[in-house]
Amino acid sequence: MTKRAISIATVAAEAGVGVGTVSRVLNGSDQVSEATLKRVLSTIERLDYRPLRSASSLSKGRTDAVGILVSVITRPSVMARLVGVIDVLSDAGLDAVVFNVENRAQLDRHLSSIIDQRRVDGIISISLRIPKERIARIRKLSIPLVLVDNSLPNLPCVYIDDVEGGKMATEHLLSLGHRRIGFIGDNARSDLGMSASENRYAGYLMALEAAGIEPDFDLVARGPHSSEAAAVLASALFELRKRRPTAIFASSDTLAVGVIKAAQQHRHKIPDDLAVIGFDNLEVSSILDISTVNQPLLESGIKGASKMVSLLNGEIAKPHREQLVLDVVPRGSSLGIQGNIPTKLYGVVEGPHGLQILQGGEELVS
Amino acid sequence: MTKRAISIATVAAEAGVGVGTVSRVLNGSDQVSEATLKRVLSTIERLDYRPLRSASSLSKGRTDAVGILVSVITRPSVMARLVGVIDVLSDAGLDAVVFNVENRAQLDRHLSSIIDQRRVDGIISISLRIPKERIARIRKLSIPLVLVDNSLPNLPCVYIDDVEGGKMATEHLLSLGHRRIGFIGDNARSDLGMSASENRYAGYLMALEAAGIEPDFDLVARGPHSSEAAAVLASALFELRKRRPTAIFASSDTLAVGVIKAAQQHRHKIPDDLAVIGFDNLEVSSILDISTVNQPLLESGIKGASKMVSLLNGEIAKPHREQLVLDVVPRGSSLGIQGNIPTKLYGVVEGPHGLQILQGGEELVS
DNA sequence: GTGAAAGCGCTAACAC
DNA sequence: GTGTTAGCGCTTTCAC
Repeated sequence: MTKRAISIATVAAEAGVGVGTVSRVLNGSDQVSEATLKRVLSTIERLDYRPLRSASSLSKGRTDAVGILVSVITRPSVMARLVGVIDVLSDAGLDAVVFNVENRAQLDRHLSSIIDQRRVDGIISISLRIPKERIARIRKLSIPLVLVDNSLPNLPCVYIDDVEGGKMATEHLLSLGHRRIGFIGDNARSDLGMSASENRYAGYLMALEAAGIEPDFDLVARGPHSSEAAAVLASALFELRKRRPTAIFASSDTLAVGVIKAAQQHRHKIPDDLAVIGFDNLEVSSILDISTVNQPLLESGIKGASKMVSLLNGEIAKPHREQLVLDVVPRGSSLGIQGNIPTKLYGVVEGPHGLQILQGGEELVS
Repeated sequence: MTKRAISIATVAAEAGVGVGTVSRVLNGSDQVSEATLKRVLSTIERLDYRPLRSASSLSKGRTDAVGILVSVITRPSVMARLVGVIDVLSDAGLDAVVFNVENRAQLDRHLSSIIDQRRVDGIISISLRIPKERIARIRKLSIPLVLVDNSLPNLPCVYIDDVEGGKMATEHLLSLGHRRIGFIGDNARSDLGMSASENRYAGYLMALEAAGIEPDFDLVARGPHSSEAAAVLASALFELRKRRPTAIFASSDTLAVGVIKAAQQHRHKIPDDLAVIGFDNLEVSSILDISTVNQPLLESGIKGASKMVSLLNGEIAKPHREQLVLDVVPRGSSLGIQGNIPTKLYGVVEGPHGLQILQGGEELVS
């Protein structure tokens, strides 16, 4: 219809007011009389006018967008954090610009473009270590930076104590009487600073030492972060025969799934022949009845993003640095109590075409 | 240091040229002499200048960002598509602005802000049906729109034939001699237009009919999209005793996991007492040896985003509408052949501190 | 309260 | 080739 898109000027003209007034209305200023407010509002409505983001960004000097750097986004734990972040930002009216980082080159490239083009007002880093020199630069430009699942002095962050978590997991197995405890973890990814697995390994060693057990590096294995790889590694450990571990601490639930699968194929009974504990408390560990260390994944994203929102509002992030609590969730894979499916949460009813569980409560409300 | 941020004018002044020239350099115009190019470039370098996104956006009339509407982002299948989309956009220098949609209200809200504030140049919708009136509006504003895992006439999209997929899965079970085949799927989410599960159900019915089998609605159950819910529903089906299904088609692998868990708890041997097939071919189905229908998830994201890139370049999306192929992946949960862990892909070596699978090939290269 | 006008930092059309 | 200038659409003084 109209060749030229309608702008604030159009609205001002139509409403018979100045552009300043329209702008005030748009930004919810109280410096506008009841009457003009109404008139402008109805004109906006009638013309179906919406302000252009980039114009107001330029003028205001901010983008109302936050950049999110995510390490290997496909990992369920990372995903859960991301969801928390996105939801909070969304509610705050901020755009979530997501960057997937799978290697150091990508990290550098994305950081450059984000920082230098000032396309976002703030940066949230998930499970990623930002290189020192970048941090310095970000600081100099005074761009808010929040770390989720990572911690650095003087920087707002939400994190857990992976060392402690690894210790807790190992102590759980020790408390069950195990002495030959294996560890299966991720390859070190120093390029991305994903140190969770190695930190949990450190906790594993500490727990062993505290129990007076000499660590046996033949029981330690690392590989890519996949169930398949973990299964292969577990199988390799089983080859030790008599010297094989009676329990395995897998540094994540994804790995634990592979370990359990491998045990089944080798006809090792869980947990009698092999006890297993994972880490993260993913949905899969609950359904497969895998003992694990629970960490608040979604919450970490929510808290991290909340800090960002505060910072962008010129406030100070309340708890500047926040450590979330961990707790061991003992299940069948170590205790041997066959965990039942939590039917209590669900009410099965007769639906129009078969049985049905209606959503609500724990689930989405449609 | 400098109170005023450095702008293109600063650079121009410092380099002793006009802003136009600097702009040309920035945008890689060939209308610049070798000498000036060098001078401007070095000035930019020296001043550490980077153009401001929002300013160029306003001027150019585009944002170089793409909005991605994602239905219930946590679902692994959705995630995989999203990763494909983000990676392609990233490579094309486009920002990926992600919106998580969990209900109709959110869908409306996000669509409004995206469309009306023109904060993005294009929209990619993943596993989501955009309401008719919105489509009309998007069309009128001539904002490129690409559908991933969804299809609508006259719109560029990447999709699969879920009905056919459901048929294939059911036929697989029929070919194994099963006659009492159950179906476990998602609750209909007409608000978000997530019709995959219902379409697969339609295929299930078609396959039964083609085999001359009267559908038994007692063998059909629906619930929230979680393993737990599926386990509860499967347990309910087992209560039918003699009339219980000998095979179950779960409309996704996530549900299939729950079904298998429930079967194990009821001491039903897989696949002798109960055969199971899922859908999606997620990693979990491979490790748990679950038969499934493979669909190219990552690829759907890649292809969808590629179409968007084409559209934004003023080209026409090559295959306007693209249907991806499905194929049944028979595994132990229906065939009963104990699938082995694919060790061939991995080489276990002695690492510095225990065994190790080095990454590469199928895995990330660090 | 409200209008007018001066930017925000960049691009692009136009002169030279 | 290169400089100049007029916008892009909004926000924000600053008068009135």
